[in-house]
Amino acid sequence: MALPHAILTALLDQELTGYELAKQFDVSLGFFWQASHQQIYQQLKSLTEKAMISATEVSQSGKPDKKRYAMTDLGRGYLRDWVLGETSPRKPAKDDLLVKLYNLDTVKRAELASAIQERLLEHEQKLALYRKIQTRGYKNPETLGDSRLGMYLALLAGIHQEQASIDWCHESLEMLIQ
Amino acid sequence: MALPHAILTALLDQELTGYELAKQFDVSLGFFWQASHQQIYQQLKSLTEKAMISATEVSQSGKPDKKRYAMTDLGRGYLRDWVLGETSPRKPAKDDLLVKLYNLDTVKRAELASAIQERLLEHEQKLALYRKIQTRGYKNPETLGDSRLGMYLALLAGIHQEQASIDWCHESLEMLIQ
DNA sequence: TAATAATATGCAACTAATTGCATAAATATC
DNA sequence: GATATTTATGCAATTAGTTGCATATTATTA
Repeated sequence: MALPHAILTALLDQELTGYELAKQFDVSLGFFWQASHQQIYQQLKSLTEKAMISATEVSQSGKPDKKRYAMTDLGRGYLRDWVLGETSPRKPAKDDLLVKLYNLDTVKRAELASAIQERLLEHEQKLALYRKIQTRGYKNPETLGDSRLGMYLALLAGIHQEQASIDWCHESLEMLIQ
Repeated sequence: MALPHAILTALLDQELTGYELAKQFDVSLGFFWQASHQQIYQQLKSLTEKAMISATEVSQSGKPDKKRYAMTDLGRGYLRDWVLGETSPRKPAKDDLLVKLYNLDTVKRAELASAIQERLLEHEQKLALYRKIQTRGYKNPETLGDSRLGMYLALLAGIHQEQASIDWCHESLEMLIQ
């Protein structure tokens, strides 16, 4: 399970509140690891108890206090060990749509085709977003420093995956409709 | 959550025992939806209580009885409704390796490169398996009946995904090592 | 000015999934 | 003959993740 590691990773080079983390998880790192705000708050609590991170309460007038989290040395070491340790083989994403395809003989082809059509739009939007980030944020990929190169490679992974999904959608729609 | 639906799907055209189901989930459907045998036994119990499936005990001399599960009409209707209902947008697969890449500046490039190398092997093996299934089982994809066409399209999805992952691995390794 | 969204955190209850163990016979391998 | 693997199922405990709710202020939009 890598949620704690993903949270620690987000805290590597910046202190964040739970709320900010939850937003971070909607972009960037969140493209490859999703978590709801409840999960994040729960993990922050648990990581604090384990002394992997430390919280500084920032009192605000009126509003509830916010807690700013920073990684501790313990957390830094723990994260590093994890990075150097075994990487678990990637499990294929669980996908409703593929399970539904196995039921093709019980429904009309057009019905699954329209589900694929919807998927196609989602993937196209995701790809467009990734491309935008790529052209705006990474002008010279060959000369990136380590930190940004890592992010860039993750972004590239997203681009490849989305493009593959788009290609598959087109091919499938053709076979379903022909 | 589609595990019950995946199980029902596997029972669409054949009766199976929990053990056989668990094995099915290691091939075919299992490429797109993984579940451990404990999860499967638990779901079978729960689906039986909901009358979606029915169990026939097959007593065996010596060995513990096995239970052969078959879909009920209720289950068939339930599955069909699910297939026709909204398909949830695909969440990107949670991937340790991509989170680790964000830590590139804390470890040596070569260390993450070798993790990618391992991944590459896994994807190549998966792709080889899919290709084998494709050439052995689907000689004339254009003329497939509905039931097999659905499976074929799912297989195609797997092929596209694995190929994309392989391409990404090569590209990343080049950028990491150059 | 009223309604909505954004900021900011959290509890409680539930469902899903994993981990570890346990049983027990048949078959295959060394 | 001993050991390992396959067949076959399941409990119990724990961890992970979701859903629904609750609070309370500020900023924005209609």
